[in-house]
Amino acid sequence: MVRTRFAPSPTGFLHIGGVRTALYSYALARKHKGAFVLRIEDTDKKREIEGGIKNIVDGLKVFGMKFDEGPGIEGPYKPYIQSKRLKIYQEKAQELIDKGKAYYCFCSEERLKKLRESQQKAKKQPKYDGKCREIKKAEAEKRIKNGEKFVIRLKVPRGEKLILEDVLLGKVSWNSNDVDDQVLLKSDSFPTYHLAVVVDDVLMKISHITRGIEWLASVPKHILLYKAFDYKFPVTAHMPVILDPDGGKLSKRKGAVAVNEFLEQGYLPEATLNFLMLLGWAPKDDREFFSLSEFVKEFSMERLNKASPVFDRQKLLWFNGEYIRKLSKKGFEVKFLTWAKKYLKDKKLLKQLTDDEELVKKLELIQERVSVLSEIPNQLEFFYENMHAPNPKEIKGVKRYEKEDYVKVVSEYAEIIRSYEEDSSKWKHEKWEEDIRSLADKYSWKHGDMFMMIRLVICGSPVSPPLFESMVILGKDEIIRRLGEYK
RNA sequence: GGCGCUAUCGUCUAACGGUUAGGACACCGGGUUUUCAACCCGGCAAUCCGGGUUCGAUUCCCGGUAGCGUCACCA
Repeated sequence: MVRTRFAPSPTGFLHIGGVRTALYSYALARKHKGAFVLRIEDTDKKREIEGGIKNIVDGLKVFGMKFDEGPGIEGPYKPYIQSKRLKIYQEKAQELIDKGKAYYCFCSEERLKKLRESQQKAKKQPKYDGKCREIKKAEAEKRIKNGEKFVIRLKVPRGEKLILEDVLLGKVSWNSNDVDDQVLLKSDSFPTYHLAVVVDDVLMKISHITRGIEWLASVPKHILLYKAFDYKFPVTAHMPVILDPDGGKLSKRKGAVAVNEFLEQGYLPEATLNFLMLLGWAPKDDREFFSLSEFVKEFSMERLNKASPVFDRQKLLWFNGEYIRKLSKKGFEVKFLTWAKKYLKDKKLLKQLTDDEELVKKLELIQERVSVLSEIPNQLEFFYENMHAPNPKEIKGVKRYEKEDYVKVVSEYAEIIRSYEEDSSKWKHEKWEEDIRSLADKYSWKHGDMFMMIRLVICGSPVSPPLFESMVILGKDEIIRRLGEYK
């Protein structure tokens, strides 16, 4: 039975890199009809933030990754929140003491700090010096009874070779002499990550682990713990970290890193997920588009890449545009409205959008012109407001004509439109186009410039959806009003 | 600094000893066009360096270099 897990800390918003890690774990479990469990690693209460668990649960949900066991979906190995499992860790720590695999340590944090500093000064690896390693158990217990503060440390054997067979990295080995006597149980009797993660993975029968390579260095400690608990070490794949375009870890300064930020910017979860799939994994062929369920079918750990990928926002943007273009008209409207209700700050525009029965028609005009949903309000705004037309003198092409011509030409075009009845044979694109071209000829304008001039007045921008389609939606009265208001 | 991981176009990647080193994004050029997009066609562009092994190395081995990770009573 394949059992995988995603085990984040509730210390902030769900990180985009976390989504990728979760994705691979999820896919592995689904592919083998196993279980995907969500476990919350909150043994450091200082770093926890309010709503942290909700952020994680909601984040997974947005991407459609359902977990089989976890907070809210209790399974056979509950609870799935580490802070509710403290007793278990304490018992396991005791078990390690009894087996001689761990020992009590009474060194003060102050002493450890000094030790570390002197080691660093001497250019040696900072490492616990083993002062309490040989204290007899009976004596230690006596000191504890007397109220002395203590921690429990892993008793790392000397001169042992520790080997990991990672599916991704292959054989990785360490000499145990380089491994520190890691604290397992803190003086406040909370477990450290290392104890908690191994105890839980053992108890929850986790068979496969995909996680960030930043954990690779702690693997030797975990190997020792698995041995001590006499449990088979799981299959692991240590994933490279996602890099920022100019090196280093993906960082906040360069743009969004949290999933809520991507959502706010109008990225579709499916597109984001698709982009993430290909960041460190490639299918057998050149295929690029995968839904989550298609990905599950194709996924295999062996095809994961070992090198650190760079997070290319351009490509994410492209993916998102592709996904938007693939949406049905109705689907596009639903996505947009859902987004707008949650994130659009301009409440007046929001009301106009939600009340608009013709919204689908307008959206249709811009569907292939946007890459993220947040671009939409700007592009639709002119339908609801007569935007101030930019100065033609600043627009390429039309700038070559005289100021008086601008007004004259616009008012003449207004007269033409005024003479037509809506729904008449003249109320159509072909006719309008003909009109504009002959108007251009009359004033010796380039045709394109005349289209641009009218566009500026009607749409308030040199960049807009198709002019005539927009005019049809605006209607005769509004067109005339806008042309008339131009001076 | 110790330990460890990695290394193909600018970026994501394919190739599992024999290819004109393939695809995608970006970029550049052309077409379409009333703007911007979208779309179509074309182009630029890579095996980090040095040694081996081999008839033959992007591919296997060693060394160098560079990048990254990690060295907490944080995860």
